[in-house]
Amino acid sequence: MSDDAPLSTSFGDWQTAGFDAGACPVRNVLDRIGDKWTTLTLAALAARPRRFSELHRIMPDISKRMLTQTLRDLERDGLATRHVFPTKPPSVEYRLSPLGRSVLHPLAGLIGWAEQNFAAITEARRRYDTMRTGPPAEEEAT
Amino acid sequence: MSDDAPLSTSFGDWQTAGFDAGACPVRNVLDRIGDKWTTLTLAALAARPRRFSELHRIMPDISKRMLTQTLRDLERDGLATRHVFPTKPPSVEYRLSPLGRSVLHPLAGLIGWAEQNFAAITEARRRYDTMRTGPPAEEEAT
DNA sequence: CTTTAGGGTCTCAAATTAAGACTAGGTCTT
DNA sequence: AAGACCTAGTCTTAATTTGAGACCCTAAAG
Repeated sequence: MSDDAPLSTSFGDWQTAGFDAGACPVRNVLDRIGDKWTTLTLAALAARPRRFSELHRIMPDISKRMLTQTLRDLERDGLATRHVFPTKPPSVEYRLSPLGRSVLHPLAGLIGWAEQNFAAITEARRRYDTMRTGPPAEEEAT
Repeated sequence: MSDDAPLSTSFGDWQTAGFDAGACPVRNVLDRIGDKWTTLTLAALAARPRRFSELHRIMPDISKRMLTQTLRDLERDGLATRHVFPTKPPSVEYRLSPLGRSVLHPLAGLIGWAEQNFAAITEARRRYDTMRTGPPAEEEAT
């Protein structure tokens, strides 16, 4: 299930079925996965369960508000579970559910792609930006 | 490279390297891929090249502004190319570059996961929401 | 008594996205 | 010939999201 044909096919089916959010599992699910912080949070939970503050330390540039919300969404979707320990300053641990762990694999594929093609993308960006601001003397001679 | 061990490893490395956007290929790339419309657009271009309006018809709920921007970003990143045909009302065709096609495969993995687990996620959401609003007669009898 | 820690919530401001009017040039209709 | 319409965008103006950081409560530490 990794050739090119089945690939086109699945994209084809998807489109045929309609892209309507709500009606569409893919959009529905990808909207969450593709969320700015969700992937990062999943990755942070991949190795082991983590507490709220710990997650915040790992991802310093997420606001508590968004971290809370991301975690809630993960919990709501059944990808993570929340465990409260009634210690003195109560601590809360988040851990991936089996469902949550199952998304790690496809996600890793994407991450691998990102790592492998980062250079190409960076170069493409550089070229594009250069072309937009750089070629003051390079139009085709009309 | 699809077991669980290497998987955890890659996530581990990623985190060790730091999650800083900019410094981090993964965040850098995933921020774009994970963008609300990028995945959809890639999928729309997977089968064949498409014109602007055609894309807009396929994804009716994207604004022209965002479609334009998504397409520009794709072009900038070298994932798609833009071809202008000087027909009467000029038409513009977008097509995936080889790099763009290469992302389809990992993306398909995620899409497959979404399709397979949509039911489980929906059910988890239902449970979660029920638990939050539903148990009006279920507190412990004080 | 003040500070620190943990896990959040809340408010306000900044940034992003959606909706849709408007453009330019040419064709089609009447 | 006047007016309507097409494509591919751009621009302006809302509405929605996100970010930054103050603030809450409890209990131990200093």
